[in-house]
This record gives sequence, C-alpha cells and structure tokens, in this order.
Amino acid sequence: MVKVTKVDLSPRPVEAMSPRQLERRRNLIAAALSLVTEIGVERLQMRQVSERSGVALGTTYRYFSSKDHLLAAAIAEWHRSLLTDLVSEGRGRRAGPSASDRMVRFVRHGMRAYQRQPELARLRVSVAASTDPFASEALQAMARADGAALLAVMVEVPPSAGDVVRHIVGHAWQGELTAWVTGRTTLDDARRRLEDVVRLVLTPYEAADPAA
Amino acid sequence: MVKVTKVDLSPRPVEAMSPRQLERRRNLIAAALSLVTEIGVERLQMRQVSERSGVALGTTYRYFSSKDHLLAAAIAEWHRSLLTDLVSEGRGRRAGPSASDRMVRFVRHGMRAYQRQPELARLRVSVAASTDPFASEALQAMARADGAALLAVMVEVPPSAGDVVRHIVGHAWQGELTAWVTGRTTLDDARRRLEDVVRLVLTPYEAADPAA
DNA sequence: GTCCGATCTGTAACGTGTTCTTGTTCCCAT
DNA sequence: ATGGGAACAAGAACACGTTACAGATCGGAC
Repeated sequence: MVKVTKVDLSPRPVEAMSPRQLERRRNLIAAALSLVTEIGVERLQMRQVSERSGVALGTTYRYFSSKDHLLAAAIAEWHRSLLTDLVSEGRGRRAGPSASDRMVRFVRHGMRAYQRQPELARLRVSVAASTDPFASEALQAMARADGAALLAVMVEVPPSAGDVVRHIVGHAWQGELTAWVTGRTTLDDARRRLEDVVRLVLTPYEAADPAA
Repeated sequence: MVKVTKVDLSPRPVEAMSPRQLERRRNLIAAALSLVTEIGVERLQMRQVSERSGVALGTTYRYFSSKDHLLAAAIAEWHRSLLTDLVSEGRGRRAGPSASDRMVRFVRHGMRAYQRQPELARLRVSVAASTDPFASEALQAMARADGAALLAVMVEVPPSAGDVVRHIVGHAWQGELTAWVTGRTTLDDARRRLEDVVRLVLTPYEAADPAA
C-alpha cells in the first residue's frame, strides 16, 4: 500500500516543544554559531552542524526548514544579545549627549562588534536575502528588535519621524555591512558613512536639546 | 607527464573579447534574463542557460566565474536600462517641482518597474549579497550608475550632503525591495516607506527652491 | 595551405543541501 | 506493563552548481 499523505515536515513552533526538543534546538544553533565563527559561513556544512550538535542530519530539518532558517535563527540570536549589550551600555552613561551623539555611539559600537566577529557579519549578510518563510520570520524578528533598540536611543525624536529614521538607519546599517563583507568598501568607510547617515538624519532634532 | 600549471579559468575582461565572444556573452546574459522572467530566479539552472544560449556549460564559466556573477551582470544590465529610462523620462518634464518631488517620482517609477517584473526584483535581491568578487564588481558598477542617476535628479542639493543622501536612498531602496520580495512587507508599504525616506531626507533642501 | 595553441563542445564526475527509507527509541493512554 | 504512533538516527539517494577531461574547431604565424 502506498502512503499517500506525507507527514508534515515543516518545523513545529518553538513554544510547542518539549524540553528535550528545546535542548536539541539550542544545540543546533550553538553548533552553527561556533562553526561559523571557526570556519566561516561559506565553509559550514549541515553535516558538520549535525555532527557537532549530536542531532541526526534528517532531524535538523524537522527543527529548521533549511540551512537559511538555521542560520537566520543563529544570527538573530547573536544579534539580539548584541543589542541588549549595546542598549544597557548606553544606559549606564551620564545624560547630556544629544540623540545624534548617542545614536552615533550606538552604531559605532555595533559596527565594532561585527568587526570583532567578521564571520558573523558575513553570516548576517548572507542570510538577509533569504526567501525561506521561516528564515524571513526570524529576520523580521531581528529587525523588530533592532527598531526597538534604536527607538530607545532616540527618545526625543517625535514618533512620526522616528519610524522613518529607524528604517533609514536600519537599511543603511545593513547596506554598509553588506558593502563591507562583499569587499565593495572598507570597514572604515562603511563605519564613517553609517555615522554620517545617522548625523544627517538626526541633526534636525538637535535644537530641542538645550545642553551645552 | 603531469600538467602542473592549470590554465587560468577566471573570466577575461570584456574589453579583451573578440566579436564572437562578445556575442556569446550577450547570449548568456539574454538567456539568463529571459529564463528568470519566465520561471523565476530560484528555479533557474545553469544547464538551462547553457542550453538556451547555445554555449556549452563549461564555457559559461569562462565568461562568468559563477552563477552569481552571471546573474549580477544580468540584473546590472537590466537595471542600467531602467535607470536611463527613468532619467530621460524625468528630463522631459517641465521644470518647477522641487528636488524632493522629483526624487519621489523617480523612486516611485522605479518601484513600479520592479513591480511589473517581480522576478527581476527577486533577482536583484538574491544577488545583492554575493561574495563572488566578479559579481561584486558588477554590483558596484550598478551602485555607481544608481548614484549618478540620483545625483542627476537632485542637482540643487549641495555635493557634501548629496553623497550621504544618495547612500541613504540607495540603501533604503535596496532594503525595502528586499523586505518586499522576501515577504516581510507589502509592496505598497515598501513604496510608501521609501517615499517617506526620500521626503524626510530631502525636505531640508526645499527652502532653496523658490518655485510655486 | 599547414601547423599550433587557445578556445569551445559535450559529457562525466564531484560536493553539498535536501529528501527518502528503514529500523530504533521515546512517550503516553490504557 | 504494554501497545502504538510520533520522533529520531543512520545512511543512501537525489538535485544542481561547479570542475575535469577528451576530442573538435577556430584563428593567427609561417
């Protein structure tokens, strides 16, 4: 007898996973991240991830719909922790600097983090254009976190313009990162241009700040 | 006797090609473009390109170092012709509208062109993050053409700020296109946000225009 | 016209993402 | 405890980008 209904092979939602499954999922992401930092995203193979994580190759595809999905989840995870670091660091600073100055510091430190982990920058870029719906979902979550962090850094900008400003900075960040890791510009140029963008787009809101 | 020096297999520069070779190159790009619009970039195979162009599969790799390189050359070609259309259309318009208005028209028509050829939008996005040096070169050329076109549309903006503005618009365009083709936003939202970006970033230079 | 090296064709082979298969293990309702 | 279905492991199989190879063909030097 022929099996006519093939079982659903798309990943189950994270919140519906048992503890063992959550651990497998964490192991997969951790293995992917460590392998990427060690050998780079372009040499990473799913067979290696499977081996290092202790999860069978076929099984990884029950957790992540594709290599892109796994990599997107991995970079989203790393980026999220980076953002919380950046925000909390910015918080521990004496008040005074303008929104533009704070934002410049923010993106500068962010770029520096990617500079320290160039393979993760490559990872972020290589995954950004994925059309896998699950990968897309992870990237969307990353963009939301990014937007929230940027919002926290520019509290005094009116919400109407703030939305557009966040998109500008987000797109410019992604674009300059892309130009860098693909060799179309140097890291210094990328950083400088990103800061120029931030300043150009935030200076209109400087006047509201009466400090020094 | 073992051959120890493998022949250079990287693509020769275009300007050093014979007429027959230039024709092969054109055929490859044309085949790639037509196949992409017919079946989409994700289903396009190098074997099909080879077949349709009448160039042997192995030979295509003497013209383009990789699938990415071929696709980058193809979308750069199409985008270039799109830009000349957009610029010449903008030129045939009576003077008067501000730089911001002209730029909004420009990106709106550009987005509309991609809307008519969604597979080419997908193509552009899928190729944007390529790390193939030859593909990167083609993309850099595309970005330069883009910058020149944008410059032509905003003559009255001072060159110092113009550079940053061009990057902002270029990155936002690419980013919104990406968000659209990966299903992270709708085309209308992408278009609207891109226009918001243009307006926000160009309104400071409106005062210089005494029209109306 | 002939020769020679470069280029092209046609096809087989290889590597890696993804899927399939088969047998095993886990988990839970009874 | 146990029977049964879902999930997993191990590995083979498949698809397509890329490379390798063995002749055919082109184009310039003589």
